[in-house]
Amino acid sequence: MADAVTEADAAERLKWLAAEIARHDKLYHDQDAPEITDAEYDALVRENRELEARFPELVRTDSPSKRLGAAPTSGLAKVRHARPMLSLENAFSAEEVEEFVARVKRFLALPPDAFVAFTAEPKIDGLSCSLRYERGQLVLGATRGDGAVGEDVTANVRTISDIPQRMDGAPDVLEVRGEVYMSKADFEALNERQETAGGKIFANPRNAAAGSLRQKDPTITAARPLRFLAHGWGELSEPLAETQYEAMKRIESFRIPVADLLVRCNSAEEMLAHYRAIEKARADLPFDIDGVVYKVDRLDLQERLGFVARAPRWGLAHKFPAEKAETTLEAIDIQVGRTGKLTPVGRLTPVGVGGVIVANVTLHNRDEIERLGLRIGDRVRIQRAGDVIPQVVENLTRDEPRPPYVFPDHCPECGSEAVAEEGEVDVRCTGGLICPAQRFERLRHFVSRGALDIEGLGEKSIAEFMELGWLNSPADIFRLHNHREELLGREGWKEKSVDNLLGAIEAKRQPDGPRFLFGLGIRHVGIVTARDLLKCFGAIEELRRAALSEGGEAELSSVQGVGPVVAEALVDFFHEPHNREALDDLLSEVSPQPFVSDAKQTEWSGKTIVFTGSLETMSRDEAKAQAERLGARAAGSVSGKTDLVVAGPGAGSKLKKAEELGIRVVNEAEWAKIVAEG
DNA sequence: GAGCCTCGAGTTCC
DNA sequence: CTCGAGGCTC
Repeated sequence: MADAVTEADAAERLKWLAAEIARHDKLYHDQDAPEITDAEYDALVRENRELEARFPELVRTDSPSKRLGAAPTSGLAKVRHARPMLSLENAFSAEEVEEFVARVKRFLALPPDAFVAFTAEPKIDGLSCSLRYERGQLVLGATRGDGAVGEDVTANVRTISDIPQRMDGAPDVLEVRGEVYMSKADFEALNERQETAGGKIFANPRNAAAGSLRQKDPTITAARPLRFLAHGWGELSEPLAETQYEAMKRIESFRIPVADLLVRCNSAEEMLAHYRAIEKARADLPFDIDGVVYKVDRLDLQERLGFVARAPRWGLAHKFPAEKAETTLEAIDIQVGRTGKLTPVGRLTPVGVGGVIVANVTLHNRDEIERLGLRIGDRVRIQRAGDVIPQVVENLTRDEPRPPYVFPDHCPECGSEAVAEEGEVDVRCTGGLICPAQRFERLRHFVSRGALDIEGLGEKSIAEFMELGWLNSPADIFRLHNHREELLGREGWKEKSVDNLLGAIEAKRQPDGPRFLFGLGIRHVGIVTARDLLKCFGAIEELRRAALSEGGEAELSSVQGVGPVVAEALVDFFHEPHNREALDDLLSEVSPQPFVSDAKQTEWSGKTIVFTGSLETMSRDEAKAQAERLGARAAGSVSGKTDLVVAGPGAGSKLKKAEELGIRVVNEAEWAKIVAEG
């Protein structure tokens, strides 16, 4: 490439990277004392990979990429997306589409008859992929993963002929996002080839595409007929256009395929008409699609609309009705979760639905079984909700006189009484930690990915160690090294796997505070609430002090998102003697990190803003979203805690109160200026 | 008190 | 992904 980096520079840098990455590997794995964050480490690995991609002749024999690729358990390398890869909200009916259009207009403070254009295009059933081009060169291909972190499939996407290695006239940084898929015809042909070769037969084109893209060996991917279709973009060094439609045409001009059926619509009616047209064409399309995607066309409006949680307000996926199938309910089993909840699971005569064979289906709870009038032996109609989780839609044999299914009133695992609390649907085992299933599930939760994330301590190992009496409470995990010799004598545990496991455990002696709190498994405290609690209290000890103090519930309830129910659950947890002992025991083994906020602090972080009177250029929701983007919070009423009041025409009592309290008051124009500066 | 929205908990198949 | 429940707003 014709830029400043010479080959000599690159060779020098690669040498340094190899040594540096090796040093950090050692610090992390052997000495458990990383000097840099995971993100910084990832950046080194990525720089190494990008340099190697540009100077393939300089790849070193001791290259970190070779070692990383060769690591037996690691699979594909992880990459953090520069911009998160979000999903879209789903709709299943014309009403929901109309509501979406109305909601967009409401948010933008436009009248219902206002003119807002949308794009509409088929939603390909493949797997999302992000392609990063820097100065026209393809430097990274990544799968969606969980939206924030995906897998590096650069070497594999380079083998896809739809994807250019280089392009002219593109922005310096361009991340194209789209779907990697396999056409129906190519899928059939591939399966025929696989069959004659005695290889794996794929259930559907989607799985075939996923299996082909996530290969460690790119030569296998190269032999698979993968295709690509762009539907959007991630990071950009400059805007592509002023509208979605033109931006997609621009991407097409870089020789990246874009859907033929991408159109601009001027109303909900036109969107629905296009949906019906695509639905009609569906069977004749060369690839599988599962719906139609709508996006607000004007990009300035997209920006104003922003995001809710994990989906943009400006987009919608209008899904085709789920495929359904009929089968027989052979049995109902009861599973016991970590909270003691008894969940009935239906065992089915295996049946194909939407390209996979379904044999199990969750029945949720006692009420659901009653609502459907389910009995063992019934014929049922099932579907895969959102094309993923199977569910029973209908019972086809309601009239036969067989005895109804009786939901157990005792825990099938420990025999304790199982009851539903007043006003609750769920039936729970009252055995607590007496119940082996609950003990097991709580340990599983403690080490799970969202909590401590101890790799290699899976379901099977936990069960094995519990059986041996080595593992009863979370603290015991950190004492497993005392059983090292005995473990080495057991089947399936060789030196290497034992060291990997004990190493993974040792690496979590200083766990992230919120993950640790989440891992304790307190009712109603998930990862978000755990983070909010520690943001307020800093350390677990402080939280415990608050929960045990006089009027603790009130102090806890002051935390955002914590009300009486969550506060009571916390107070109960810390009052229960067994929990206190288990926590002290655990804290003697590990030191959770105090909370550090990852959000950058700004002038408005944590401030409270009240909007009053009418707003003319935006809706209240938009104003609220703007406040949140600044790191502030929009509240409904003025109090001593209010930091700013934005008053429009017609403001009354709130404005008066703000003036009495001496709170800063601005008008809408001044607010817009604050937002622009932030 | 109703009607959002967010969060927690449970789950399937590959 | 879905469901119910909890919290917050109007």
